[in-house]
Amino acid sequence: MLKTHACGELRAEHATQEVVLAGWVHRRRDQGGLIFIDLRDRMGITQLVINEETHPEIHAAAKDIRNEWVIQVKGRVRLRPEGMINPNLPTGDVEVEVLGLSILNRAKTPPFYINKEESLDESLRLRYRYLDLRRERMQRNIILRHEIVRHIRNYLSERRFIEIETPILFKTTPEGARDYLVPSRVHPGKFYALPQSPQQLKQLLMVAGFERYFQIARCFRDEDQRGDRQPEFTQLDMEMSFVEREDILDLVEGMFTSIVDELTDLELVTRPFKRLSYQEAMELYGSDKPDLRYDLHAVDVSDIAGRSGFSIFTANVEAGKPVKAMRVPNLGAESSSQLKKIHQELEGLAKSTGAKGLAYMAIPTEEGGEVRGPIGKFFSPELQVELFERLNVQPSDLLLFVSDERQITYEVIDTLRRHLATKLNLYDDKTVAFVWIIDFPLFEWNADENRWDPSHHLFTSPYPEDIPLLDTDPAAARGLQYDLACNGFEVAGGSIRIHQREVQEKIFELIGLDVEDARQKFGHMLEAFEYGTPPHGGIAAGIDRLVMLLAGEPNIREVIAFPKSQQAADLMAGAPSEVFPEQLRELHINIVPVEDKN
RNA sequence: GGAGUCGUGGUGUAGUGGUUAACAUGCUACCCUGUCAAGGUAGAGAUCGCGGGUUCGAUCCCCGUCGGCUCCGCCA
Repeated sequence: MLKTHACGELRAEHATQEVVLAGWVHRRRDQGGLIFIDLRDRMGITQLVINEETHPEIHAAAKDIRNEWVIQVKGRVRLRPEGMINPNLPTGDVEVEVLGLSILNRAKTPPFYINKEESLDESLRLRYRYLDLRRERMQRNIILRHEIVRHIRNYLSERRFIEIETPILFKTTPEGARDYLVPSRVHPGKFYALPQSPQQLKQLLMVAGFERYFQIARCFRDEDQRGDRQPEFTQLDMEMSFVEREDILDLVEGMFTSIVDELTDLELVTRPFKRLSYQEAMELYGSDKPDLRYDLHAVDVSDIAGRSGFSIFTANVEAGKPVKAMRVPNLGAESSSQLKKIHQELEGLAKSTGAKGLAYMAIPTEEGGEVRGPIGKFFSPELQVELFERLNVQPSDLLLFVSDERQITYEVIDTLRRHLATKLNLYDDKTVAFVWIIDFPLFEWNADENRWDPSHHLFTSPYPEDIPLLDTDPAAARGLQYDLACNGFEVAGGSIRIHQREVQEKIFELIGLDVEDARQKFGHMLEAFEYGTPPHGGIAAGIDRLVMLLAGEPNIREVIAFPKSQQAADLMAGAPSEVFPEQLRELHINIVPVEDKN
């Protein structure tokens, strides 16, 4: 090794020891006869001191050193003089008196600061990702990611899980996201597909008798980017045999709880994790991945509003549309002009989400005060009492009312919650809130295709007691499906799978797959299931999203070493790129020019 | 596929239909023996993303284009 110690591990107890350090020059402070260098490696920073009087040759060489040069020093650790201790540095009690210096490599001046946190143009960061990754924030994130993954591997290995790799070159599936395709040289005109997830393979591993499988699996989806979506991402993929839903929820809950407790300084606000049915989540929060770090929620007041004199509400209730109210603490105390502005802002938001309007009432600060807002007068005193009791109204509350098609109502509630939480600073950044969403409907009606679509995937088992509903009322059938949401993001999802052939065939029928189609697309699965399939179920968790949330980052790119830009490009390497005609010929591919827009 | 937004010395920002294009930092040189976001002095560094248009004149206004980002669609 070119060093005996890491920068960052030296402490007072190392004083008088002779050490060899190597790393990057983080910063240089030239005082003339005395040069200080902050030497950085992955573990931290140590101050080097070079004295012209005692070591003139070293001092002369150090004059030329610049930021980000790679150097190695031999030196003696010593306590800093009285009053020179730097309390901001873990190594601040000591410094290294340099007795020998060797320049391992020079460096060009970097295109941006390594030693300073500053907002940066994203394309610059991506272009010079290897430099971006040198920055402390990125090092911290990538190391945290490693620790989380290692923790997961240990946790599951201790519980008799086996890590098994599955192919990256696999078969296209018509369902789900767009596939990334890989042309076959050996089979002209045929393509592999990169897996969107190892879903089928992990179920086959259960058929194979491994009973407990996991994988840190790379997955690929050729869809457009978002802040929490990359074209390739990593899932913790798991599957277990002879389990029930509870077993999987318990396992994952234990794992994630220990990750938060042992690897972060964050506080879990839902311990144990909260559980909501899909229905409850939608009614309360308008979302199947609600952020429960804060308590804002909607209450159905359709019955009360339907008896008011406000014609929009009464007409909507008549038409079967809900009226939902949300109680926002303190905003009701604002001045009338301020209130008007707030309402305008929130109504604008509601309208952009598809609502026609947003009604409000401001609850007085004092007992016996006047309720403000244009719709108050449509509620009789008795009706107001009933309404306020339902909402558990407190002085100075602002009540917001949404009424529209059910789906729009949900979306507006979700939008308002997210907006108000940020605006009013309703949550603590140092907290995480996990919530299980369970009891999803097994199907969603696809009006375009006039058939049922599986809301999770087509191997999801119905509730055993809901199986009869498949014949009578498919919409009411609940799936043994579960999602895990964290701080408003979906971080995991899975289900207990169907292991009975009759049930599987029933599902195929409902989603409009005849036996022939099913054979064509899933023949290998169906065939496998005929050879003794254990009851099984599993879950897949988004590692990138989880790390993003635990690192307190706003974007998934911050926890991926080499992410792609919004247009799915690697700005550093320049991928995707053109290829040589010879390569295309081998793959039996012709490029069709993009049609001119004009 | 669509909407929005950003693009000005290396970096981060300011700015205006006519300017010597400003500030901070970085960079270069020199001074400096207790600094730690060191300090001081001097200096270099910008076809204002690219193309076209309007105009006597465009970094600024308009159109297009490229790139980044955010969002909608999409993401079983």
